[in-house]
Amino acid sequence: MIVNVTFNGEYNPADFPPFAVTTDLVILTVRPPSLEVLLVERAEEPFAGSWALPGGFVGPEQDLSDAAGATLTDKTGIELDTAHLEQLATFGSPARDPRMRVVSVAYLAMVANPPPAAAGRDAAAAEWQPVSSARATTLAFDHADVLEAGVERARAKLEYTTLATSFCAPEFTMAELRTVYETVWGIALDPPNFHRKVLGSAGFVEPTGRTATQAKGRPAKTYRAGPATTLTPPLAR
Amino acid sequence: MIVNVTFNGEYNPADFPPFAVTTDLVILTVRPPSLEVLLVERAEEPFAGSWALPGGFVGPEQDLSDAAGATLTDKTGIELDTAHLEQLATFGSPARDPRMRVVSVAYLAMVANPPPAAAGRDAAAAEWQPVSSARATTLAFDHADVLEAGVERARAKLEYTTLATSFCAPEFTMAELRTVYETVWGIALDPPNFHRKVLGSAGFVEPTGRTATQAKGRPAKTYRAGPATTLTPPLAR
DNA sequence: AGAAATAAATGTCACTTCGACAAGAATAAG
DNA sequence: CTTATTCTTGTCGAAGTGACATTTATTTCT
Repeated sequence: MIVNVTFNGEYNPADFPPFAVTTDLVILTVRPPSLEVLLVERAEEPFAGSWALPGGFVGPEQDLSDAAGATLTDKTGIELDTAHLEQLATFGSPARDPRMRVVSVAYLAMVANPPPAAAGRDAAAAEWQPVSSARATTLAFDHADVLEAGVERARAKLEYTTLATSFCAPEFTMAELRTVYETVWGIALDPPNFHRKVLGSAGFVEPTGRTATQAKGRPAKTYRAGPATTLTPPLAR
Repeated sequence: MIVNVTFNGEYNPADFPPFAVTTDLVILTVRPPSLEVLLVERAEEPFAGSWALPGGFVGPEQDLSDAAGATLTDKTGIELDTAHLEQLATFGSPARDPRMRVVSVAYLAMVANPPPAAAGRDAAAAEWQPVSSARATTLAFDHADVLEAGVERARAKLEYTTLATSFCAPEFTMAELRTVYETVWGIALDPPNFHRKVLGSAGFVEPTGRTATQAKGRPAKTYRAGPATTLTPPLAR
């Protein structure tokens, strides 16, 4: 039996070798036909030259969500109140960072129409990449697992929450919202049925009264996000 | 702007003030008519005498899930392979522990028919308490938030996963499974409709061919958990 | 032993929802 | 003015759901 696993009152927490705590972000956006994720190219060891999820160490007096929010605004240039940010999962395998014991609290962000990525101070480059490409890359640390968890969370949440709207501009058409679903899920949805189900889900979207002219065809009515956060019933995948 | 938030390559992780990392467990069981949670009475400061979730510090070379699993077996006496254990969320507010900066990775466990709780080395007492009672208590640290997250996660997961079976013995009747749902959700379900929907959900349960005699009335067929993990369609709450 | 009580299991039926598709409406291009 | 395109609305059979009745198997009571 491992004896020093459980805090038994005789152990002073400060006696333990220190952990470092970081946040890593899976920042997703929809750029049809791809779901894209923001990656940074690491400038320093370990994994110098590898692509990685943006992130950083948590300050000694800093809240976890503040650290994630700071990274999000720093890397994307996006205001916090226009993006969705939620905690994803925590990765703490003893071997995940060769320097020392590092526990990473991963966050998932969903943003709409981000400006082009710019390399920050700590990265050689930053780039929006299709998730399919990112999966084919060897990412630093255990970031492939983190990315997978983030994409799966996003997929699932579109089913039973209204979060798809956070991938859209403040004003959007039904086709744009549908394209978000089709891009994230990688399947085609029936436009008439999608239309009916979204409008039938109370508080999902509300009409603006305006229309958006298309390149071809009938202009589309525009909507903004409604007050609802959960979808009952869920939107079937 | 906070400058030391983001790792910029010039910082050595070992330069950062140390974090301690703990795991805290929301261990739930169903004892009709109550959903119950395992609490320990703290023997040491801080919060000596207060009820808290079981947990402990993560060892320097220990995986997070191993730390949670060790606490689970230590406190409940239950084998890991008979219980469900999943990561819940991570709580890291700078003020949550007065001693030092502590980040707690919370886990959610679901167990069936646990033996009576026994106070471990580090606790004055351990007790299964109805969640409603635990909510009325002032729990140590931010454990009230952790408990709330755990209960909500459990409620939600019963809808779209087969995890209700992890609250049941290896062999169970349809009424027992239904009681799990009714206890966790706090509502009554229609027995005939529940029966139909569970059997109609492929891989949720499989018949054992045996029956269990009741105190009164017709004996019930017994079932064991099937291979499915997700419920499509979900079971409506 | 027979009747009553109890709980499980199965069946019924109106109502709703869903998927597939047709039809109508509004606009730009030819 | 016609055609092509896209959004929007409508139709209909199939499947699913909730409410409730009926049947079956057992124990308990008389």
